[in-house]
Amino acid sequence: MPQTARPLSKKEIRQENERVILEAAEKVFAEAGFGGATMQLIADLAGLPKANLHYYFPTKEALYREVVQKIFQNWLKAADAFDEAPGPVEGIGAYIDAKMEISRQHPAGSKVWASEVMHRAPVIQDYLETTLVEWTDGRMAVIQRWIDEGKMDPIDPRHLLYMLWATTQHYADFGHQIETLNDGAALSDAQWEAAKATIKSIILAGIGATGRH
Amino acid sequence: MPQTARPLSKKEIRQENERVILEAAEKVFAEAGFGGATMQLIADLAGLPKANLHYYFPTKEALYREVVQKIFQNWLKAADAFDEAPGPVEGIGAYIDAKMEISRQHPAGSKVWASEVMHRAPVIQDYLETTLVEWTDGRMAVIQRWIDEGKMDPIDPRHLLYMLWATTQHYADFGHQIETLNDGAALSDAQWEAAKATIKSIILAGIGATGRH
DNA sequence: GTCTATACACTGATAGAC
DNA sequence: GTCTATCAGTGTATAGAC
Repeated sequence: MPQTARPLSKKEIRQENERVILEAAEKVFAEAGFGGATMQLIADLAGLPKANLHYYFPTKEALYREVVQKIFQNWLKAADAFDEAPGPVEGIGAYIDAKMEISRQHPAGSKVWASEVMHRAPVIQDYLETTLVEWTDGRMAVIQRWIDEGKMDPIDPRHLLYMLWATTQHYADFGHQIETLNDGAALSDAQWEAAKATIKSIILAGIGATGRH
Repeated sequence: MPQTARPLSKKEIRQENERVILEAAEKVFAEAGFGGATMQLIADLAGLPKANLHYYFPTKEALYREVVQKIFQNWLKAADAFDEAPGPVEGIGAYIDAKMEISRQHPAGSKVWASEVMHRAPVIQDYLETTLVEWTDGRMAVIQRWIDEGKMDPIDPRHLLYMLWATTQHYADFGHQIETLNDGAALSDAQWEAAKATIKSIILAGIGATGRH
């Protein structure tokens, strides 16, 4: 066996192992919930002995907290499309596409987030009260501006945002139910496109932001 | 202390205790998840010793199964409004009202259902494959009929249904997030009405079922 | 039908050799 | 940095007196 690769430094070993553990933890927390997840399951999926997890993350809760924080960062990035858009058709349309893509690519993360919020956010309540509040206020202001400019009907911006979150995340959080109703098969490319198109069509027409009627 | 009331029969004791236990279990399962819930927590909330729970329900899983089944029955009843309606404005409008009312009155049940589905429905997969499939097919047929009769635009009925579920259940499942974004307070009567009105306005206009434009 | 005491399994976390 | 062995705590479930 040729020894071409340089042996990893301790720092690289740590980074790689932390990555592997976080990836496994996200899946296990998503499938079993915080209470149902065990360090043993995470260790098995990561291919490491259980004790090593405690070497990299002191407690189960610390590991969970890292997982949730990473997911929250991804959430916020999806909103970039929102701000630079000239109007709701482009802005909300791009936001729906971005959130649907996250639901498709990272369903586990979405489930962990949903579970955390459903259990009254014991770990990330501070994020909800600071970052999420600011983010929501900012996006509501953008929507209100579009309304004032006559680019869409006077819809309550807050409930419109909730509708966007609910609809897009549903495809991740309730993915199993959707698969069951699709004869047990995951949605195809075409079906994902149909979902995106239907959502955008209903919402954009529903807020009077398109000339469909 | 006057002994006016007749002592309860054994049958009545059983019925009453089962009711109290199921009510407590729904709350605890909703707040902690199946894995995070303990029989001790349920017993304390029900005001009974832990051992009594095992007398009425043999295992934790059997108790959980009862809880989920009861919730599913409630889900289905909300759809009655759907079938008897002459068109989408009445049918979908009433369905949104009914589902929002469930989210408000029984948020714990909604969370238990969401949690069960997120974890790949280990307990009620058979219900998904039979009852839910039939229910969904029936409702899709109703929507398709409305489309054929020209009462609404040709929207993909399946994704419209998912949108209705997602949007209405969001107010229960993510109620904690919504409260946090409402300065920590539960939604008032007026805010619930605003939510219902916004959702109905967007969706009914979005499917071309109202003359708002 | 009720309740105390307890058996038995499992989990998170740690100690200590390598 | 890795891994085996193990501890202390907790959970479900049951036995048996009342």
